[in-house]
Amino acid sequence: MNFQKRKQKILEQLDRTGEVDIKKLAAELDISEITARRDLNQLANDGLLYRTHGGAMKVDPLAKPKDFANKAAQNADVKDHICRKAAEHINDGDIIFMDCGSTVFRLCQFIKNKKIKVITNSLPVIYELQNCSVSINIIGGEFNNERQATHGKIANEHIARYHAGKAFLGVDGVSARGLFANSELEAEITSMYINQSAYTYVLCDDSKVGKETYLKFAYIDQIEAIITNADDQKLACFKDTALTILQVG
Amino acid sequence: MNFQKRKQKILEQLDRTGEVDIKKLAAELDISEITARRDLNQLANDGLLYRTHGGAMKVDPLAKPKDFANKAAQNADVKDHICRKAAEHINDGDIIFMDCGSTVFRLCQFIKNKKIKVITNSLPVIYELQNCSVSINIIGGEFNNERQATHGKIANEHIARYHAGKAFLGVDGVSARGLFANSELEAEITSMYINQSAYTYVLCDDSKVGKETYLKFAYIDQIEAIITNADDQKLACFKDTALTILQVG
DNA sequence: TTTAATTTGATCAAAATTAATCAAAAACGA
DNA sequence: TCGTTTTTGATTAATTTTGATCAAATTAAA
Repeated sequence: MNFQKRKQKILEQLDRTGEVDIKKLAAELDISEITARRDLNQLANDGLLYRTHGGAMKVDPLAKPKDFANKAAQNADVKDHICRKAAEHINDGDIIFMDCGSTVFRLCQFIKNKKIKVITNSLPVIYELQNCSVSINIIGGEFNNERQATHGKIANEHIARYHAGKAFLGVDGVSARGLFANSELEAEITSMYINQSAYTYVLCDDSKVGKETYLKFAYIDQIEAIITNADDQKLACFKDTALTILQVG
Repeated sequence: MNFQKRKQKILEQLDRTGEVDIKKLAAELDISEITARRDLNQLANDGLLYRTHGGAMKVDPLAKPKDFANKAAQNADVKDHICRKAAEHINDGDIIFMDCGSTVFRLCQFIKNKKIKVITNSLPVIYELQNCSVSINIIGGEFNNERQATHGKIANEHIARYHAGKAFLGVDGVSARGLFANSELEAEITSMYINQSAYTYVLCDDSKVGKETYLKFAYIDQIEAIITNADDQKLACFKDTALTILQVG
């Protein structure tokens, strides 16, 4: 039984019972306690569970904050899968951009215990990451109530002052031809994030893959990776690109 | 049973019954009393409950937003009087700066129906003014959790990009010699507000008047008006200045 | 106010859990 | 096949958690 398989079983049990115990886990999976500990530590590091003395617990299932939460709650399962995978790519010490989409918002719950710096224009993200080990940098500018985020010239300039190792972005559509958005404000700020980050992850569910909507604002080779639940068929269009595709169940 | 699990159970019971008792808790959770005490102390330290002799009580849900709310609630009457007066000086079409003090925060409730633009570095102010006729501009920069606001170089630069007709600011002390603050970060951003506004109101209760604390960051003639509940005697020191004094009951 | 009872914090010791180090085993690529 | 890397397990030392004891502080009662 390898790590990936054990990981599956651990998360499964965690989902079922809410907690796991090192001793029992070691017995059930027929591994030593030290290995069980190592597994749990690694999963905790990825934000997939919360480590306790002698075991682990399910990660905080509280996602209540606002009417924003309504939109964020749509398709929550799929979004959580995508974000869980995204969280695996975030390590202590990272500086990351997070945009103001509802998918990216759900990434918060998985990174609360990481020692990272988050730069964002999303008010719900700020709210969610208060009082945890994440240090926050707020993109200033005119606040758009509908999107619960800042946008505009000053916001763009603000982003231009920073550089981050990774950016986690949502889009309204993505195809081999590029990235698409439903609004100019959104497109501009997303472009800025891409420009100012070394590695860009696009988070999107299968409904966005292959969709070419309103406004194209970036070429596909400007980003490095896509994290999605889309199937191989939908993703086939990217086979001639250099894109890293991270597929989740 | 580890701490995390006990924590869950304690908070659960607290939510149900409103209070817990050390002896009962120790018996129910099958732990020693000293451990129960330690648990309660830790949770109290995190602000999740209110410690009593022999047990704990549910924390007031109103106070949960954070200690900021507590501070804002201190002296609320006086602060409200001051802010009501301040609001009289704000008209539709105004563009105003609001800083991140607890006094200025209470100004929000009096300006919700005004058609104005507010530029602020205070997260509580932003929350409070969402979904009303006020349009908001957020000062970006590094977020300081204790002050619930952005500060620092980028925040200062951001303010420098804007001009406003009026600024409403809190201070830690004010005398004929100038304005005083308890922290450099605070002082810097307040200075920027003063520089970038045509007319500056300082809001302060009588305890701040005549107080010269830590750091002087501005001369008294850099501001135009003080709104305070201080009496004539305390305000006498300003009689040789050009200051407009707005006294409230 | 004084006294008695209770609660508390501090200190120490025991138990459990963990991290660190190293060696063995397995997987991998050439 | 061999050498390298990765994974795993055993041992040990360090850390964390817990409980017991006792003096100090707090509360309640007289």
